[in-house]
Amino acid sequence: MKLIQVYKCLCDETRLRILHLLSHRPLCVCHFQEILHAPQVKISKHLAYLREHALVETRREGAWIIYALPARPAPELTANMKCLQDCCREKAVFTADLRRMAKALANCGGPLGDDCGRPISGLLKKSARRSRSGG
Amino acid sequence: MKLIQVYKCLCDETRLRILHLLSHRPLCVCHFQEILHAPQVKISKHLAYLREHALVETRREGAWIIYALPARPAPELTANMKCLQDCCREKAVFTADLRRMAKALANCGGPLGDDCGRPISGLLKKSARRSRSGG
DNA sequence: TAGAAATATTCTCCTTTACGGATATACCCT
DNA sequence: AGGGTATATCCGTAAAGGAGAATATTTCTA
Repeated sequence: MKLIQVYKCLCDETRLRILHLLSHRPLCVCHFQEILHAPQVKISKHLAYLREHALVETRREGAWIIYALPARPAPELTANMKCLQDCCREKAVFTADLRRMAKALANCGGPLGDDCGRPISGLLKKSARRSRSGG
Repeated sequence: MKLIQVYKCLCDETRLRILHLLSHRPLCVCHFQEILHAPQVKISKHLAYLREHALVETRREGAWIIYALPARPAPELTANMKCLQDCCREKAVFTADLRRMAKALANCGGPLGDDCGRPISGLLKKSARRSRSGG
């Protein structure tokens, strides 16, 4: 993997926030829309960019597409994600994202409940998922 | 300091190589030209970019302008420079740069002899500096 | 003061990138 | 099959970034 392509991916704020979130757990597109308050096309295109450059992997789960960091990440990526986590710890933008992530997962009936081994408390049925579009 | 601006500086190969060199010691423009085999305007503009974003500092020494990492770098910069060094250790491009750096300093009569506390062996008089343009 | 060397800036051209609207595709449910 | 939801892609536009030629600026030296 080229080091440059890692940095190219990190040098946009939206992608930086996406990767920071993914360094904590896999998420699907609708979560990013909600957490980052950004339109679908914007999120989708940045995720495509990250996937083209091999910084994220996808897996389909019914109608949802789940984005995650690579299962076997290159050393450059591992090092930089570690560095990113360290740098983000005190930055308001990123800590707020984490808070919104927890909230989004709690309100969501999507397929991520047991995705990374820890069940989401307050997981709702799919039929109740529409509450998201109202908040 | 904004984390984004660090990554924006790191996402160009020329700047990446410049910063990697500077993580080892201060250098002046003519050294970058020689080490990176790049025209003066290219080096100068990338250095200006880095300075605008506070990733490097300059100091004039006669006709030379010496570039160095900030004396008191932001934590984001420190972390990323450390990460960069780790990532570069095995990459041929960067190790070759270090070799050319040692050679360039040995051939150079510029002001960097005692700049970072370790004298350059083979330091020549200024009057002999022109030998650089021949090799 | 003239000239040479080191470095910076201006100008122009070209590529990449970010954005959002509209639309297409894939999947689920009935 | 048809409708709804999640996601991706196509389009045009605007801005940023990178390259290099020419030129300007600063400094040293004679």
